[in-house]
Amino acid sequence: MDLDDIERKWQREWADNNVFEPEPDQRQSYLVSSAFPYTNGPPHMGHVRTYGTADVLARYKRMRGFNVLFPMGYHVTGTPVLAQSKRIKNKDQLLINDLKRFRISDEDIEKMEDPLYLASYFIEVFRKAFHDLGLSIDWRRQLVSIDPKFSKFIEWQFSILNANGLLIKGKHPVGWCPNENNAVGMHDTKGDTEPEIEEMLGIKFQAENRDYKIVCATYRPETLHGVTNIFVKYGAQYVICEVNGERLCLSSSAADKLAYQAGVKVISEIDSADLLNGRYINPKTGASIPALPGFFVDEAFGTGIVMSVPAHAPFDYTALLELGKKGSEAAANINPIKVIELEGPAKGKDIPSVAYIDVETATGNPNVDAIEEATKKQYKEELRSGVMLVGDYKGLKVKDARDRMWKDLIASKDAFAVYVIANNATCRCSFSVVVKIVDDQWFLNYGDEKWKVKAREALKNTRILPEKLRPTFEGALEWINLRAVARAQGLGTKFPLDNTKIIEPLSDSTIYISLYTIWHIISDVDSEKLTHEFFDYVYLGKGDAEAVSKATGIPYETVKRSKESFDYWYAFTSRHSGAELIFNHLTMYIFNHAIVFGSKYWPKQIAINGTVLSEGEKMSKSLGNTVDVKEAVSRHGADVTRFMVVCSADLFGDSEYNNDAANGIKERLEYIDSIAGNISLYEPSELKHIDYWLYSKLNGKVIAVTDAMEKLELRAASTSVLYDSVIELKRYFLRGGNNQVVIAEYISTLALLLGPLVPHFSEELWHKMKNETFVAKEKWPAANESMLSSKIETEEELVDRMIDDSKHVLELVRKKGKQPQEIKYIVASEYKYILNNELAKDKNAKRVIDMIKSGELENTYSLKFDIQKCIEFASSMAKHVNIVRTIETNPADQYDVINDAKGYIEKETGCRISTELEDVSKSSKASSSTPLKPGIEAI
RNA sequence: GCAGGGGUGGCAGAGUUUGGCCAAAUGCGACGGGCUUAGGACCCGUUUCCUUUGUGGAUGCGAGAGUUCAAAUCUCUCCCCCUGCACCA
Repeated sequence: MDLDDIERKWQREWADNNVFEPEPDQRQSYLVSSAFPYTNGPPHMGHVRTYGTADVLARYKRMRGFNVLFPMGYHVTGTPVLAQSKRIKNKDQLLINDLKRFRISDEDIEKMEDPLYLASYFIEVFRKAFHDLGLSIDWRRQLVSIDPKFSKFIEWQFSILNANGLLIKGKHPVGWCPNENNAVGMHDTKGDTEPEIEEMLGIKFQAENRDYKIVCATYRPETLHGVTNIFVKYGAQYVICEVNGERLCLSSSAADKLAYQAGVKVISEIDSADLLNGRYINPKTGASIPALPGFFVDEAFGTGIVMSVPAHAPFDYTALLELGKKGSEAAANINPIKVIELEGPAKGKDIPSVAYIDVETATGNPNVDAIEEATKKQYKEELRSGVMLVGDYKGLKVKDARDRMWKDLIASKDAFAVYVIANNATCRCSFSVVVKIVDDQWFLNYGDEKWKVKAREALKNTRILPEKLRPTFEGALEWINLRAVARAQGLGTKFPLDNTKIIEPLSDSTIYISLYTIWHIISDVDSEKLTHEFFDYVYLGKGDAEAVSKATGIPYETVKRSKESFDYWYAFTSRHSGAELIFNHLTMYIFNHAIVFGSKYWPKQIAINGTVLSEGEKMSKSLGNTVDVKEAVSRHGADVTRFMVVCSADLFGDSEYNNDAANGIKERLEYIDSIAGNISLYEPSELKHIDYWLYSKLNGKVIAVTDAMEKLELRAASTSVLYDSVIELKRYFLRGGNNQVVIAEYISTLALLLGPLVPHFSEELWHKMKNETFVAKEKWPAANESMLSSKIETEEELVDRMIDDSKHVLELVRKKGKQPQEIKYIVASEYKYILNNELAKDKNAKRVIDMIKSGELENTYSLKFDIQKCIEFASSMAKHVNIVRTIETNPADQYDVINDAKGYIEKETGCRISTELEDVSKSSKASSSTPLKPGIEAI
């Protein structure tokens, strides 16, 4: 079986027969789409996961009789493509080596200095990969997000957003490079780290007898009552500067950074020694406190000045101990002020921070890591369990007190917000990222209540797969507020209200899916003709086709067909992506649909898939365990790769890419294929027990797989359809199954069930079974419920259990030196079955024993019972009454089943076997027989 | 911190909605055996402990407590892990 040949063959057949190029018809439409990929590099396994999942659904729904459209587009707007080209231009060796690893020629790499070339190069790589994976895409509708027609559409969308008053202007903190003077996102930093912006509070302390205030940056204003002193960095440069008409003191480097957040004018320099000589007034308590040198103070972080709360901050306490040891009288005189009572080890302690640090070793040569650890622990516990002991918010929880204090201090102008980069993000140009307040930023106002109401409504009517993610969606919907929508740089559509800006690239891709419905229809239309009137008509039904045609110059037929196509395809959509898009794209997808379209065209279904691991590890460049899609397909084939990545985990679970898994899949496909190839070795014959068993299994499988596919529980589906099938087929043959009709039906049905999962293989298998249609267009199999039999399946389990038990018995007998040649099975008497089923009814042994004694049992079943034996048996079963279940079979059937499986049992045990009924047996094991567990005597 | 999702055997991962064939599917791994010149593949067995002419017992599903005849499954408390927290695609 050459998987490569098979795959190429069927891809050709599908294309030649336009199998995946649907047009509106009488059937129910079903539009499956995945968030289009960002093409600044080649595809990876995560792409296979998302697009493969969408393809499985598309193929399944097609077989269920829906008219399915699966389109594809590419996203290239924004800065990543530009950043990538720039890095190539700068001969960034790291990136160039990466590209070379993908066998991209030097010539092409050089051409990639042009961002458009880079984008189109990878678009082609993606297209080829998706084709080779056999995705059932309608390639006529392929679109790119920088197409002029795409831009016309986005302009139209923004005109609607603007008309609804959702575009507003305001201030906003962003990561900023002071060297390059532009906003810095993740792909602009070394190591691709997202600059983490945190808000601190800068609290002003008036310097006694001076004309300035010092500014302490803190995360914990609620501890202000516990401040005992100020810490500055000894030897660092400080400055006095004018900020909003006020003279403030902070470190020189902090002043540089703050200049990006407020007007800062440096007046004079001041030495740290000067600061240490002063005293300062706590704005809340009015206390006069000294300044001391703190070993841990970083003059470049925050304001370079720290307020000291030794009772609640391990660093502060350690620093005081340290100074005291060195003979600082001022430090030795300071008494920590406890302002919070908390649970945990510090409960009841006068100085809570002592509970978190090792006082003996903390001083001398302070272990910064250990203090860091202690700080985290104490902060956490105080936040969780702390209660304020003093101040305005006495009795309040720390969290609430903090929030209020924060607001109070800002309101009374005793403090202001200081933004810091918490994770030391560094621009690729090697300058540290700072926080800049942009004050003419355009936002899309997702906080608008009217809009949120619509979005909630839309979400409520959307099916989320898996359903357990709904709370996450609900959270995201409430949380999303202002979103900066225009950027200074990047590819994309110009922002209509400010032509110097570009629409931010997540905002230009929220409702573009609707474009797929008309893209091939408007392919010849000049983008300039795509006016608001056109989109108003096609998407909103405003006006009429004739007028629109006249106004725009677009042919009447094109206008009309566009509208019909949209109406048809957009009535049902299923959207697919990874979980990382829930908080941005998918939420915006819901919001934008809710405001732009009528509710008929709102989202219907959103499916979220998990990620792909390699040997249990996340795939990442730094680990060097990423897998190139092209390479995976050439090594394992498209079907195996898809199956492994898409179907070996449930929708939201992580799937695993590795060679063992691939081989396991391939072997099973080959096994199924070999059965199909040998079908002529079998002949039709009368149906036997094992034939009925296989039918029962097959029909049960159809039900189970259908159920799983409806919920996109692909692991469950694939386990049943591939792994279990192989086990069932092997058992069937082992048990002497050889009926050509049964085998053929089983394999043919399997071919159909495998259609969505391993499409190429299933076509091949289907045709091997003498079918001439495409599985891709075939009808999904329906279960024949009359062929389901739990009785027959139970009986087969019985046979296996008998064999297991027999082997065990044989082993024990052989240990005793005997060499048994024969096994005698004794089928339990009918009264045991009856008692079992009586007990199964209500698990009440007493009732059953009463029935026996009273004779009610005999009456009910019109049988003569041996009362003594019945009571014995019922009592023995009473011990396990909780696991007793109803048995559908009876002694006569069991007798037949054992005889039917005679050859199989003899082969497995290596012994001759015989069967007799307990009632006539003289065997010593006769009485130990129970229903489903015949007595076994090895002779 | 806030929000969401989780913690099951050597590993991965079912089972939890609807408590009871659950010592717990399935796959992988490991060990022993068969087959083979050998390896691979394949087949059989073992893989918590004890017991044994079998179908028995103990312990057990993050920790602890509770409800119940019966708990991986229900309730409460705690611990731990993962993801997101924004202008970045």
